[in-house]
Amino acid sequence: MLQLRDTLSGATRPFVPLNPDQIGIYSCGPTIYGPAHIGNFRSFLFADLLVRWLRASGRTVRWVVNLTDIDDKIIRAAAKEGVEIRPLTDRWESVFRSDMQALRMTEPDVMPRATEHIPEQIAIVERLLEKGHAYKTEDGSIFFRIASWPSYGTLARLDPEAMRVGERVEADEYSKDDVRDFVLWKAAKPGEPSWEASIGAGRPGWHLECSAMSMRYLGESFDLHTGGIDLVFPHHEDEIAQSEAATGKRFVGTWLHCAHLHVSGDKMSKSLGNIARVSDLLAEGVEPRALRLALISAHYRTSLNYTSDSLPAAVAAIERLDAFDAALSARAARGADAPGEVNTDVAELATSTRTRFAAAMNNDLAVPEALAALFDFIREGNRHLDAECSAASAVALRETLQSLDQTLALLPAAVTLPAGAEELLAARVAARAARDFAASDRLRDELAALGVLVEDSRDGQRWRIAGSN
RNA sequence: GGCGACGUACCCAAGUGGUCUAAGGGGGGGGUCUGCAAAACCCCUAUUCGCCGGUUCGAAUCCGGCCGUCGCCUCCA
Repeated sequence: MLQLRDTLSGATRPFVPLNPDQIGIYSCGPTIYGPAHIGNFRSFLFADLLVRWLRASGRTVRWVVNLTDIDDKIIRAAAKEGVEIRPLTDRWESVFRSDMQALRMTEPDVMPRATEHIPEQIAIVERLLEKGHAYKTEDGSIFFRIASWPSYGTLARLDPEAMRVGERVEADEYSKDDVRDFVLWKAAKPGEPSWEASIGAGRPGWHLECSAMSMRYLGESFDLHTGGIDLVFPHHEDEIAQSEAATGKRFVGTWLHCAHLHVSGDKMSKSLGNIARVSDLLAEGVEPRALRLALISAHYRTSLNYTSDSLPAAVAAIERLDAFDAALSARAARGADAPGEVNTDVAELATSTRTRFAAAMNNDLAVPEALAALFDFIREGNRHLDAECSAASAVALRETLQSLDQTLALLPAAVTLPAGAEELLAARVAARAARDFAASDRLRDELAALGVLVEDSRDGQRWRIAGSN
């Protein structure tokens, strides 16, 4: 039974879906005005792991990740570059999608854009106005009235009465009834995009889009909502207020928040100049699977310290995984004609590993423990290979490895050999049969130059692809 | 000022009352196997969990104090 820690209640409790036939998950996605950094992806990959684990557990999931394509930062970025907003957001959406794919993030079922869901957002504002939870100011902006929503502050554990009044109040917010009220709809201003609407021309405030799009695709009440811990307040607090005030229903069953990633102990920030962007790292030739591993290796609720050692350590771990996978394949292939039986010990190892892995993931997604189960499995599996286990055993081990990998997504992709490698491998087999080691070594070097790592074992010559795939 | 989190080996990182003389990955040292290389396996690398007290038969785990780091209260994954 999956246990999850819910931010709102503060409790770790069994996850019971509203509708067992389809679990709805909404993850606050990126604002697409620039490249995503590894901290962003830490939280997206946390959601990916959640989705993968639920699906591996046999659940049907509908996963929605929004793209924020209208806000102050985007307007500013477009103005600065002298381009229209849409081409700018299109460009960064495609960068985001390619980062996503490289890091093996599951493709969300829906990736809605805020600007394509304006009517849904307007509808929420209309409902809030009707119910007296919202009001219009002199300039035409519309605010949510916090005083009308007594439970405001519950998620973030903030006392609304004690909330410090922000020193910086925007010019267009001077007429708010209460400085703590948040904007739902920003009145149209010259030089800014706006939409004509029954509630007056304007554009949506930031929080509104997530309420509108989550409810549009998942219903007025849905199971899981994820995001970085920094979104707890005000973003998610405001989402709850505006959604529940509009519908009168419980908005989200379980709130999940991912802790921050730090770089060598510091927060990533422009002033420190320590922002590691995913697309930059990939362009530098970083193995995407190693980056994925580095970003998922700590429990999602504790901060993760990313250092200069993180990637090399992850690369080494990935190579260990690859070598094991290649060795299992070689053993399975060598004995394909007469696979024999699965050893009792192997069968037991496979079962206990799956059990241990599942227990870890069910324990509020305890990925570090799940990875410990994986690497213990690799060591035990290698021992069986060293002890010349049957081909059937190798197949069983490989199936277990692949079943864990439905969730982890770290195994090498099915690979194709570079041009000419097939012939070189065959020539090397022949050279070794003739005990011509000089030729064998030369061919190994040639293959290495092509990116094909060759190793000799009792199962004969085996190979794997170096670097990224 | 208010609220909260964290401090575990050289690095990353689990564990939150006994199975801990503390998982797992990386790194380092030694060994086995091997034509060589690589991979793999074995052994070693924290009797100790920021510091000081307390509770308990028993604490890394609970309580108090102190030191340090970080987060939120304002845009942020």
